[in-house]
Amino acid sequence: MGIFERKGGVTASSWIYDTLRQDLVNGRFTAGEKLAISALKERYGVGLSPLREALNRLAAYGLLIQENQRGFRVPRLAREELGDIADMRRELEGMALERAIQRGDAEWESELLAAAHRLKRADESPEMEEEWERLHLRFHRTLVAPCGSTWLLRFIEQLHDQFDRYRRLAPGNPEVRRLLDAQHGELVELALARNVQGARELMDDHIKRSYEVALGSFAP
Amino acid sequence: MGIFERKGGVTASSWIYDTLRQDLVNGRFTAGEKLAISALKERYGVGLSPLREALNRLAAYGLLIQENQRGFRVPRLAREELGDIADMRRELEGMALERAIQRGDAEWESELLAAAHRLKRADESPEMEEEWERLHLRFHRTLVAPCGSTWLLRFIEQLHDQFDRYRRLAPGNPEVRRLLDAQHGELVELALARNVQGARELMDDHIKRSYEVALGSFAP
DNA sequence: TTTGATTATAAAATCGATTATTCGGTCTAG
DNA sequence: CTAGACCGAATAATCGATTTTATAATCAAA
Repeated sequence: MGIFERKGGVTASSWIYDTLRQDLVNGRFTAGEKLAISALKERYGVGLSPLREALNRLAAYGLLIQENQRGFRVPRLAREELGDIADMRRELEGMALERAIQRGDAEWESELLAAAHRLKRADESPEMEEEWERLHLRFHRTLVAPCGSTWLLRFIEQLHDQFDRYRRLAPGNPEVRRLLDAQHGELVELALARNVQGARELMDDHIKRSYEVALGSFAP
Repeated sequence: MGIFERKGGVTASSWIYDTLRQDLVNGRFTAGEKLAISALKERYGVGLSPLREALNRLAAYGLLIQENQRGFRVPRLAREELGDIADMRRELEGMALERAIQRGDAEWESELLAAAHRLKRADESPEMEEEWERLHLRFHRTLVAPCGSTWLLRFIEQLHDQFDRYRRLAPGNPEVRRLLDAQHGELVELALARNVQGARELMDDHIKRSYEVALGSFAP
């Protein structure tokens, strides 16, 4: 097994980090909630040290608020912040998409088509929410992957997590959903046609509409 | 006492985090080095738990590399990455500066003038490197502060730390230094004149030249 | 010599227990 | 009443020791 297993195994710390990250993004904690560390310890069956290390990482990543001497809290949701996140997504993903279109090679085109196809298939089977989310994230990641900037990709990833925290709380809207799904296909077409201008505009619109959906997380 | 002290006191964890962050940015560790945790424990006189929590945070922040089961290492320096960081700084700080100029109020103008003045004074006394660095960071922070996006500010802060890790290793160049110092003053003028276009261009140039200085960290 | 297995050593990760701090209620002086 | 002092329970932070895993050093076989 020489070549494989080059990435270290999962530690308790990395496992609980990944798990908590997902649970936070998927809204399994209520916004503003104060995390009872010993309760988490029970709930996930991990020790204090790996748990605290994970919480520290999540705070540095922006999915938790850390207050010295008084533990960790789930950040509140705020319209203003959602707007900020969506704005930043438009700016950064637009930038990344432009660069990706200019630099993406044939292999990228193939992967993009594949990712879009997998997503489309998942669109059609409304069960398997979880799987759809995975493929959706992967599609958007593939789209900007060859932009050439690791920092840009890192920021985009972070913003996606923040954005999804809102979006996943919002009620679904089948009509808008269909439109957004269609846009995925159009994005691929524009990318393959190397139409920078068109792709950027569409991406901008795509995020704007997603933002309006995500606003639904502030239901009265 | 009531109103003040609203932020929790410093914990061992937060102290060692701040300290390590500075030491990393200031190049007190050699790039690529593997951190011996127990050695750090001795060197800084802290316990394992707070130390590990700080290391986890720094890894999430991007100032350390964490590899499961084999600890933490200081990221290597790479020309390509410095280029990426500088590019991102140009993009994001340009964006932030534009917004700041559009949204900054009279109070901002005052603080900007003050920050620039303090920095200029520090320029003139070449001793006190540390103080200059502090004021320099603060000036750039003030410049973009009212941009209206917390995420943008957050990313910029992160990029500054990354950038400075390179710059502080590079040999100083008094001539370029004087030019860069002069640009600080010009940036203030353009900002106060609400000259978005001019300010963005100057900021772009400012970062480009700083980048060339920072390239000196790759001495033969 | 190499290669691969084997063990000894060092280091990372984790646990269980201890210490320090906050939080909420209660009391007292003004 | 109300602001502040005080106390006890709850919880965050930290320590010291243990367990697990990687690293290196050693040796045997090809």
